[in-house]
Amino acid sequence: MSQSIRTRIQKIISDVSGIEYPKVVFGETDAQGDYASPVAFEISKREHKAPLDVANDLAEKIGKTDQGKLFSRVEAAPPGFINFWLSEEALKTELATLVKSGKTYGKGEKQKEKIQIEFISANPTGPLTMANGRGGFLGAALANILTFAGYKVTREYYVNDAGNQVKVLGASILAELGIIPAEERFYKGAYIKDLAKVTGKQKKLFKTSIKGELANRIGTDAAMAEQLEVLKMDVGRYAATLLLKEIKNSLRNADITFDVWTSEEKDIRKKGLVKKTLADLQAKGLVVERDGALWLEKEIAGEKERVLKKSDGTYTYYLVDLAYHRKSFETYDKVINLWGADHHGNVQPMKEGVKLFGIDAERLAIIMFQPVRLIEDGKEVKMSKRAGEFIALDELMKEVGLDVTKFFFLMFTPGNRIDFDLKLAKDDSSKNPVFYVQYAYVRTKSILAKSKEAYGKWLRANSQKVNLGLLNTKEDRKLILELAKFPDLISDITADYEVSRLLRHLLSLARAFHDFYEKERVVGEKNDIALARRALVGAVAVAIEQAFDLLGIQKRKKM
RNA sequence: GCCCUCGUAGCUUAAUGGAUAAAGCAGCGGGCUUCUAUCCCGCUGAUGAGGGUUCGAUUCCUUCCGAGGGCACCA
Repeated sequence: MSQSIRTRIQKIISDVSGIEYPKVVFGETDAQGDYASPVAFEISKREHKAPLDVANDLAEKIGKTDQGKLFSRVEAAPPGFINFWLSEEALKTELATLVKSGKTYGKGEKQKEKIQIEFISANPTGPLTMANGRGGFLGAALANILTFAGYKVTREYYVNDAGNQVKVLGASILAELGIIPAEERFYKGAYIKDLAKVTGKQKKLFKTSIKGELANRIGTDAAMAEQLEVLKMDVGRYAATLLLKEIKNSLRNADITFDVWTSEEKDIRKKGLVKKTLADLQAKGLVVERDGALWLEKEIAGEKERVLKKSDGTYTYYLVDLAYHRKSFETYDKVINLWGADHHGNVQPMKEGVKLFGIDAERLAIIMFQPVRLIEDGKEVKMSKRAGEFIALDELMKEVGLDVTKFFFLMFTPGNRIDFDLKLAKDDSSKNPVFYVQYAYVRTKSILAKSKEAYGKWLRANSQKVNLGLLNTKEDRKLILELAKFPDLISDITADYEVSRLLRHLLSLARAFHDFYEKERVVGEKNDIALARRALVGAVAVAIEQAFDLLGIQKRKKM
């Protein structure tokens, strides 16, 4: 496996400067070279020299060391950058590697590290929301990219199918059936009505002695009230299985897959992991009893004490989740969680929590993402699962299509809230960036087909004559440079989990290709040039396919 | 009140402390006898406000203003 161009440049700088990990970036304008490094600033600070002098010195040394092999020019530029221009030979060699590697270009070597990515994990108390979709697309793409980078990745969905919210779900349905009075905290919306219809017919759920008169006797008969609690739970569990089925169906529509489904009820609670976690904390002397509840004595997040076991004897979400995370770290070296921004308050406590068990908090990466707002007629459409006014992910995908939804959601960095204008997404679909990239792909395919017709025979007889060195126009060069960034991009995403980098890369690759398409031709050129260009176009097609595969976006054959 | 995230061009967004802040959309002006003009080229235009640290700040610190979210024996 050959090293990426950026890695090679870093190595060269490192050799002559002694800086271990010199920063190297892509040049943004022609004047900045193909690659550039600000490493001279770092050295000048340490050695109290002028940055430009240091840069000049380094540029000269690098030029001498390299002997024109990798670079055609290495120059210092004020205020102290070193700019690198790749030689034609280096570009040609890289393109040859690229063509030869095909889909393995940029693929990382097998790593020992096992990574768990836990995402979506929406409670089975309603359909998947747009926010779930954002986390879902992000998790799925990140899993693909990390796998491509060489890691052993497990995609996990943690199903909170126990605890209070399932009971609330059950109660919501009972209220809908008119058995108990409705409450503010209950789930509402069309899907609750649907569930009530189905659940009402499940006679076995109502086997307990509760009869029609129940509603009148609540609160007067303790035994009856207790049975009602059981009934809420039973109904809730039943509804949760139905909703989980629906969620799985939405995931199929969204083309998101999981390797492992962990059930809070079966895999965590029933296995005694919660009890054990509590006992272990008690053994460490970290638990204190107060007001009939058990509290974590150690200060978490610097301010608030956390309840572990409530005075009614049930466990808190925090304790259960801690038990779950502890289990994950038994198997995985690294755990990545994708959480909606509304859970940010749990980040510190969870990191502190795993530390209590001697787990390095660095092994737990929590990616927060801001919510998705739906805009219609310039106004926000309020979304709340409880109130039942929300656009489910399924509806959105149906309205604007999977690829557009996915591309749009992944294009933004997670820290930014997405305002999704439904009208714009539908009306101006041709302006959508995903079409821009798909169009570039369609054009590559078209060229490949047309040129096969025109040159197929000659190519079969003269394949060894394809001379990539003939590709030396500005557009050829720009396109090869774009393609060559891909391995570095993968390693950047592996480091910071910024999937949106790949989308932006796709857009600039598509741009470079459209430009190339406008200025250069394949069919109609002389045989040797046509075939060299055809190889380049083929490489672009493979690069787009690869990125689309990683993102789970369809490859369209026609526009 | 406390905590978190965010504030960049008319709009939507980029920029591990580095160069003249980068794109798309919208607007204006050009470009198809030729591999799909759903494309290409050019122009216009921005860091919420004030301090501070730094050779250098969109980035770090601080005050203020604004948006969203979180602050339960909910999950």
